[in-house]
Amino acid sequence: MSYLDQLNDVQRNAATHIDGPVMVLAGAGSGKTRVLTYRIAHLIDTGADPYNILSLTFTNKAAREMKNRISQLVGEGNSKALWMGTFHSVFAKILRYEAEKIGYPSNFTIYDSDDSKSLIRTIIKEMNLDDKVYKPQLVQRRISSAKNGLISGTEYQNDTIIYNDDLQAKKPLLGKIYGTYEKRCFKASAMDFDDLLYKTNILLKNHSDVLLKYQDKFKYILVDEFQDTNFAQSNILKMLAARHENICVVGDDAQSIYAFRGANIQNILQFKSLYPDVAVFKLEQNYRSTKTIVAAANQVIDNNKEQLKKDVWTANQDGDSIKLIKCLSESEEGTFIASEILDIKDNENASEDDFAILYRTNAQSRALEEALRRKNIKYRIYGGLSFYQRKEIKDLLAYFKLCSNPNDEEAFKRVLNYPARGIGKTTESKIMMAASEEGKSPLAIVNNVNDAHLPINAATKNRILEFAHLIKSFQNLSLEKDAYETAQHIASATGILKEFYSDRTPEGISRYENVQELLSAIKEFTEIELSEEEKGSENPRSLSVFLEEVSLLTDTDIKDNKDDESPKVSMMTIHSAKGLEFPYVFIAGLEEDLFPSQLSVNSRSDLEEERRLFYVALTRAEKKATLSFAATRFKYGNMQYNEPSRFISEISQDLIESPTIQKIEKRELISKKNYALVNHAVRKKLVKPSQSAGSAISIEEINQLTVGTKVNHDRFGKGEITGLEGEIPNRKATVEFQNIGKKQLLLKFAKLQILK
DNA sequence: AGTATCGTCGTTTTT
DNA sequence: CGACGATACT
Repeated sequence: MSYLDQLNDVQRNAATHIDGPVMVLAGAGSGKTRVLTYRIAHLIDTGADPYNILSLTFTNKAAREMKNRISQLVGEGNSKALWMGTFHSVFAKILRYEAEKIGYPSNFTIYDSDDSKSLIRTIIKEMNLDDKVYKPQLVQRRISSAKNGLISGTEYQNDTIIYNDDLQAKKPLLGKIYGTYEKRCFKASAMDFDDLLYKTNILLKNHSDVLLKYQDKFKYILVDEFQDTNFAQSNILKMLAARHENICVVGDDAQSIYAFRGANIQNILQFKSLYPDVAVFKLEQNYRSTKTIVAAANQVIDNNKEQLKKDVWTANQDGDSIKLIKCLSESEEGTFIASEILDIKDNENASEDDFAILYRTNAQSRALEEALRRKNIKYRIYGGLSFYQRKEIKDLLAYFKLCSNPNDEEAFKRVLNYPARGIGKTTESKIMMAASEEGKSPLAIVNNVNDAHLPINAATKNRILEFAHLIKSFQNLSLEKDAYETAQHIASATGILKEFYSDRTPEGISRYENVQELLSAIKEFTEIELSEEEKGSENPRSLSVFLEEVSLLTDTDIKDNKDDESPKVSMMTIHSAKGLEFPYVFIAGLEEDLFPSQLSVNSRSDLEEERRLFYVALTRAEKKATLSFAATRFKYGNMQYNEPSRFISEISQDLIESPTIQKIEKRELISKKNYALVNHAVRKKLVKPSQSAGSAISIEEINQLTVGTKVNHDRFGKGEITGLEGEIPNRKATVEFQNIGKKQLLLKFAKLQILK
């Protein structure tokens, strides 16, 4: 078969070893997606029914791309029958189908993390707890990790170890909050993201008939990015695969960067003990990067203790050295990166699309953006606020959700007084109180506001009735009409469209555009051809069905703005760069306390995760990686002085090229103030000397220098000081070098060593 | 009920 | 610094 010839030996063996458990350890850029897609194609070619194949990814984008590639190999008819999607979307689909088994309606809504945080906030308030002690975000994290660890609210409350932990943290009521949160979600017929995995576990564990059904259905299971699975996910896999044990997991422990979110690296490290007869394949040939980049990445990751040893190598060219740029400030870092981009673009005939600037935190993007704007370089920022998290979108979606699930409490609260219709906070809390007392949904209270004996005046009651009628009319419409008609009607009948249309401020215009974009996405949805399955159902293009599809989409799933397809530099956090590759990659902000993050330096495992993150960043680069750090940076409005990241010194010097001193002295934007700041930075280094090789000499050492002192310089070699002038921090030395003659050096930058 | 000002907080985030 | 939520006004 021709397509198998496109694989190397290991890849082919991994793709064609069909029976029994398989683990593919795939180094960065080693073609793991290729193996997965060809494996699926091969399965189908050798007689497997696509309907029996389950392939799980972590992003919708990855699933879509893989599906496309497979349909090119085996035809669209075959690829359509595959179950291919994210963990969350596949199990949401199963949960909708089996919902009643666990007491949920099949039209349950999915709470995103804002929704669930808001519910947690309400609960904390209702319990009269101090939200300084019970910070909603912390509570949310706690609940999330409990669910990921498959611990229910009741189990949490009955577990003495957990309780003592919480007691010691002076938060004994966390379990109570979790329990209440669980009940409230259930009452609202809502599941949060974690529930999609948690409830699937419950479903499969408590209903052996259901488990058997899916075990038989999914004869072949494939999992991408296995290193990022958490306990809830690996447990589902374990249950589903128990019957046929045809499970193939692909991953790279060196690229596990989501442990902070519950991903458990042990899943991949201990896969072998779970399936003793597993066939392990190591993909070690990198097809993406130069030898230099591969070598540097290997050196870095070698510092991690906890890893499965791999020997990643490449047949590619040596390529350029890794460039290291030392900057005075974040703005200078931006400027330098911008001019470097222009340089490379001219010299190597590259387009903006070939560049990526990666950083540890989103906050770093601002200074970089400004620099690119100043030099008129087009860029695109990934991440930040996602489309579906925007207020205007969430507001409109809340109307949709309320139509499809009248129990949805968060959606109700969102739309009750939006757009403003004179139903304020006080009235809202009266309604919510009544709902919880009578055990009804808030919408049910509103529908019968005349019967409920609420202390609400007549005028407000009328406004509430009007609201109730409005929602009722939307609900009726959504049953008959398709999603687009319903949505269009809701957007205009509520006045939301008009409100944004008449707002001519830039924000208003952008909101209007966003709403239009949502509407056109809905239009697109209604125009998708019906599948066989859907032809039987009542209103297959209803708003409810749209919601089911959309609630698990994220920003990267939305197509780019079609109006502007000009090439752009990509800017994003390293986390969101996983799985991507670019010819030229800049990694900015390589400073201690930023990368590695300050919160990681006290634990070895956290630090190792940061290192893996750096490994991911480096291995995104095909041709050239450029690292930079800034000696000073604004943090929370204060100037901070930084030492270079320890990760820089983990790359051997012969792979790194630092800019020449002359180039540094020619730099733009160096003010006297900046010099003073660097002086501080140098002083700080004195207290805690940096291990990084090739750093400038300390002030103490500068003071020791006299005419006649013998020195060594990284690039210029050995020499003798013949003159000294200027005061610290701008003290300069004239050095007579043996090979190249006289040079003037600014001592705070010069990488001099004093020779005895 | 809607707005102005104050205070607090601050990693990463495929879903 | 700057986003967002809570509180205090009008």
